[in-house]
Amino acid sequence: MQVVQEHGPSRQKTSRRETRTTQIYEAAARVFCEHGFGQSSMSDVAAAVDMTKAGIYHHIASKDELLFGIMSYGMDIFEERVLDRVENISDPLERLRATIRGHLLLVTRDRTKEVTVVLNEAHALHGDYRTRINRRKRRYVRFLNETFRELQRKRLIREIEPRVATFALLGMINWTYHWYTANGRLRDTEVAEAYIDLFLGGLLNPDQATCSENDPS
Amino acid sequence: MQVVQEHGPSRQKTSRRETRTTQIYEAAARVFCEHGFGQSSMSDVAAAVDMTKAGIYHHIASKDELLFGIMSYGMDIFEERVLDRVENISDPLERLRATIRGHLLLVTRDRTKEVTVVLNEAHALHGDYRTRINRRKRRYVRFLNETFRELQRKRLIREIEPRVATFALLGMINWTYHWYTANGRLRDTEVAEAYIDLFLGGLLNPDQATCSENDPS
DNA sequence: TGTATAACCTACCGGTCGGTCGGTCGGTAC
DNA sequence: GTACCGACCGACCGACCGGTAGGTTATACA
Repeated sequence: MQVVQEHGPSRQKTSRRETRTTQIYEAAARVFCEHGFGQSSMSDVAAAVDMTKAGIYHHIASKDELLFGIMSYGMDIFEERVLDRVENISDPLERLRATIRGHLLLVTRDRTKEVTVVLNEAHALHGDYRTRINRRKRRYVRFLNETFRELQRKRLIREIEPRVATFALLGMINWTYHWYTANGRLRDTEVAEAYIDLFLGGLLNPDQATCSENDPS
Repeated sequence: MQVVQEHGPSRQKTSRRETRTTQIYEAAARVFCEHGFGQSSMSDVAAAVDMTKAGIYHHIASKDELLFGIMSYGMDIFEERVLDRVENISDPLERLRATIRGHLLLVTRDRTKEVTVVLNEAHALHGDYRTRINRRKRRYVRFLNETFRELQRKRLIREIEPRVATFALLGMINWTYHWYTANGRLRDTEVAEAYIDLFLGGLLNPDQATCSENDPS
């Protein structure tokens, strides 16, 4: 008979205290992140928490639910550490800068493999689980879209389809987990500021590019 | 005894003619792309080519080699359709624009799932296979780095760590397979031009940023 | 001291996995 | 005709998968 968990991954916010379940999430996130969800067995996960497979099944209901739990946990972290903190910055430009900074630093700080799993294993979720994670992702997309629309109303940014700007930004930031290593030459804070400058100001030299030689027709 | 293949994925360039093996690559790429490498069985792949599992093992040696074959095939396509064509454009700015355009259109055109597999299943490769694919990827990274360095020497772009610019660009482009759908409102050619403008010129309104008396209240 | 319960274990289950074996079938060269 | 070929298949293998049954231990409280 399966133990009923009073704090399953179905609740909205995971409390951040270090329960055995969150230990399993973190270890499993590391395993899934390194080898992929499909290539990782539950025994691998168990070994990573130094338990037996049956032991971890005392805390989780299935492999799928474990993945969903990790992703919910990752979304919790993202929302509480980034989205909730920037959402009500009134100046839209400063809001955007803070978002880029916060989001990027979350991805580069390597403790939060859960966030990486959210990005990398989206196709492994099915049915209701997938729907629920997508809903939370969409909240962030909508927030970015809305910020770009506001910047556009105030004529602070050029004319651009907000959705294109949103996904360009998400791509820049989310992709960093493919290449950034904490022990390299670059500091993640430097990357954050460089991304802010690049995304807002563009690559071209501002001294040189006073008038764009963009010729239509 | 395994059949020795004279045209295994070990050769540098896959010929583009439609052999049974390339049919398997394309079908398997679709399957892996949709469900992930680890979650797809060889029976799934076989069903997608309308053969039996034993049948496809006549053409490939193992599941791992199949993945490597797909990735090599994907890299072949990328190199012959993008990299080889832009590499010797002498004007570095035009070279960059052509690269963004070519790379993005390759990702959005949905026939080439192999390219997506290269992006998404990198962690599933091991040992020598991984090394060889990474070497080919690195050629592209080096090409972009070098282009940015050249643009910097000619003072056409601002001061920025070339590696940061490279990975920001790769992120923007490669991420599109997560969200772009061909039957949506946006044309991929429009996205390409928007990305070029965004990456080169930045998000900020050039009217606003340079001369503020241009305000059309 | 008794006992309820969460937390874990060993041992095992049915099923599926990647992969193989022996063989069939339609060419085609002589 | 017959000898040989690549392409392909049905049936099967051992290993391992996700998951469970049932027992053991540590702790909490009466």
